[in-house]
Amino acid sequence: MVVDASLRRTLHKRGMRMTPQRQLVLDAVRDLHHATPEQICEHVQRVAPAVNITTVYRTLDLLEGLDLVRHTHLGHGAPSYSTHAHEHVHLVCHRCGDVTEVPPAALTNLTEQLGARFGFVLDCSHLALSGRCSRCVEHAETAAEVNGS
Amino acid sequence: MVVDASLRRTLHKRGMRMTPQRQLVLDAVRDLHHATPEQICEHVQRVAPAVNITTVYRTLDLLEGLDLVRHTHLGHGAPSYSTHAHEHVHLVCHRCGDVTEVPPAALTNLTEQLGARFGFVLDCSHLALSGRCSRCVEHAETAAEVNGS
DNA sequence: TTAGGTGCAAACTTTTTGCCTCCGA
DNA sequence: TCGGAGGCAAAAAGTTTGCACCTAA
Repeated sequence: MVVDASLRRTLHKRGMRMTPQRQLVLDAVRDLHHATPEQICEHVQRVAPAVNITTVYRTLDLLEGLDLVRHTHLGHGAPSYSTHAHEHVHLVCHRCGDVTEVPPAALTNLTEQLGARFGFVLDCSHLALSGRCSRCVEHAETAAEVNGS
Repeated sequence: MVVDASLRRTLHKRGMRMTPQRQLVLDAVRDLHHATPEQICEHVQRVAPAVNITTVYRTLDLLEGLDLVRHTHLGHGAPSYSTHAHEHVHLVCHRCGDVTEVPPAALTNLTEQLGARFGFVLDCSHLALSGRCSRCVEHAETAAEVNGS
């Protein structure tokens, strides 16, 4: 997807090789928007059935090292990979596991503070915030008294 | 730790039984501050060597359902369990996996916004924010041009 | 007494490693 | 050509399940 030559250059710059698998995995991450390694593998295998899940893991590691993709742990299970292009914040409910996507605009304040005070560059493009969704808040009252005592 | 009777009451209220294992696991989570199931198990086994890792998993699930503990995925590996009492925000570096703890004060703005606009109750007591730590920011420049093109 | 809870072993899922072959530069 | 990369199989890490026995209520 447009960037083929760029991936090749980036790899060569570090003495690494361009391979069809690496392009396919990168394309899959771009196409799928936060997908698990297994989903990425399935997607790649539609075009190249011989590609192994091991290669997908190794390539995702590599691409993450090159800062071309990243991963976030949304719910319990497998991590979720995406590119910088896919911008939003995830609100993950502790209790029911529900994930809501919201625009990253609300974070500009926080980003500035963390940068100024800790030198930490917050990744607003793919952030997971944990808490409790509106539905589950209503169920929380019963247990609250235990913590309060 | 003080709350023994409270745990028993909470369990009985739901037709569940109080057991030494449940108290030990809850105490371990309180003592250890964000520990993995395996670490919790080891801690419990110092006092009660026969307690099985299976029981730890089952009990953590149970206690989370009772809203007495919670878990967060910090880095790659195992989840990290803690209680509400342990208040801080984790800054997790995407690149090197480093985790910095900062006070949750910076989040008051964000908490209000998310509550007002989405009904989402952000859990400030044990939040993981992903991004890049100050050291790794310096290494990022080399790859940046690829994304920019 | 008796149903819920535990321990143990085995299965399962997800990820990593070793090793040999293959192929990109 | 030749060392990095991929495929395959096995191992490791993390978690869940089945079942018989035990114990809190």
